[in-house]
Amino acid sequence: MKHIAESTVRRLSLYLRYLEEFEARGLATISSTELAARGRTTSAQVRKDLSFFGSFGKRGLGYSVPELEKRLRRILGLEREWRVVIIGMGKIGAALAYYSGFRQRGFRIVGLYDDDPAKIGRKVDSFTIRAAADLARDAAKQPADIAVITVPAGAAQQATDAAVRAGVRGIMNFAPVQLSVPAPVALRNVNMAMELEGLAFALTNPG
Amino acid sequence: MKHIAESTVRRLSLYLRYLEEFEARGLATISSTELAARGRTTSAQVRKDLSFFGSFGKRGLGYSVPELEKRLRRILGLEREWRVVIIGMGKIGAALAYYSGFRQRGFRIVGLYDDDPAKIGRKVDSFTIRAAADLARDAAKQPADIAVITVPAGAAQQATDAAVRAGVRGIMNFAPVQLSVPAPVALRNVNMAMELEGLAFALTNPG
DNA sequence: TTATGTGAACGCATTCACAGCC
DNA sequence: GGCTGTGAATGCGTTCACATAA
Repeated sequence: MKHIAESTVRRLSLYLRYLEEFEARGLATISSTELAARGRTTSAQVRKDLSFFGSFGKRGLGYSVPELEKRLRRILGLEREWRVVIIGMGKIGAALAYYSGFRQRGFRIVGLYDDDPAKIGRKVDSFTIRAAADLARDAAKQPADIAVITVPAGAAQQATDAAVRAGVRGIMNFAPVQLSVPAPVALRNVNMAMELEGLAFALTNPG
Repeated sequence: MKHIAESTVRRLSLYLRYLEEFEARGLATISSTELAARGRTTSAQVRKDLSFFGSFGKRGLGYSVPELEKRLRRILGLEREWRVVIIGMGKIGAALAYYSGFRQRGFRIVGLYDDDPAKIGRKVDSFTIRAAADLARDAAKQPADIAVITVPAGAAQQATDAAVRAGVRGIMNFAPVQLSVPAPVALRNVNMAMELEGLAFALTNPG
């Protein structure tokens, strides 16, 4: 398949949310114009985004809400369940473990890890925190697909390496460091301080 | 000033981090090539990013590490302190309240708010949680610059409106909804579930 | 020589505009 | 007539390449 821009993928996620809203409101059909209005974009953008993956609409009519939803789920890979582990049970890791938004989208947390002896064995939302060293052993039965890294910066690469060795194929990194992963592993970074800096820039340089 | 791309601002934040590293290592001078190597980009990109704001280097030599640091801090608006409130003291809000990465960059938390009576009055990291309704009163003395919104989706617009009325000029939104804010207010969204969906897409559609 | 700063070239994402189909 | 799907045009961010300065 042709390369798809990250911005396109983000919008597809949004479209899916809007479709769920429209479905909840009982709408059977939606036009690219209506979908665009909901998401502050343009109808041409919506149609172009979808056109990368096929022709899902009916000319003169629009898109079937449930069908387009199904298509987007398939495109985004949300028809299956994704097994997620969180490594690092500090405040942020624990907060993510409780976050219901993940489960709602088919991301199932299957393990929580930390190397702090004071935390190992404690329970977080029905899970017992285990040592990061146990990751490989736990994965032997059925590996996780995605690891969320919420350890301190200094431990992030090591945690990542352990996750990759355990068979994880995607890394979501909250540590403020640039991780290196082998080529086939997908990596995404979330850096809250940098987001705030972006705001600071916008406020300092208005317009 | 000409409009600066968001991608450029992100890279400037990264450059600043790298410069701090280089300074800690005692380097006095750095070339665009070295800075680029540190951040997986190109020297031309580094020079172009900086050129939007002036000429900070010496031809044949490179950039003075401390001077470029200072310039970047000024550009990003990090020479001043930013007053931040967090609205929503659930797990994620509380985790952010403890997050040291903010303070390190000059973002000072000046208030924590929630509307849950069970939470109001409780302490989080030296702050007493106050009712969101108190926001305007607290701001009367000295308003906050930035509000971090970590309330549930259904309450996010209301919390945002209260923050804007209280004089906040930047909103960092963690709720999975699209907020509307008056034009001069800067808005950034962080949506963890969407980040995971991006990973799911990458794993489903490799290459 | 070495490395910056920048106009020009390039490539990619967005927008336009209309042919095609319902 | 209405709305999709898509080549073509546009705009914008990145890369190139070189004049310029230390």
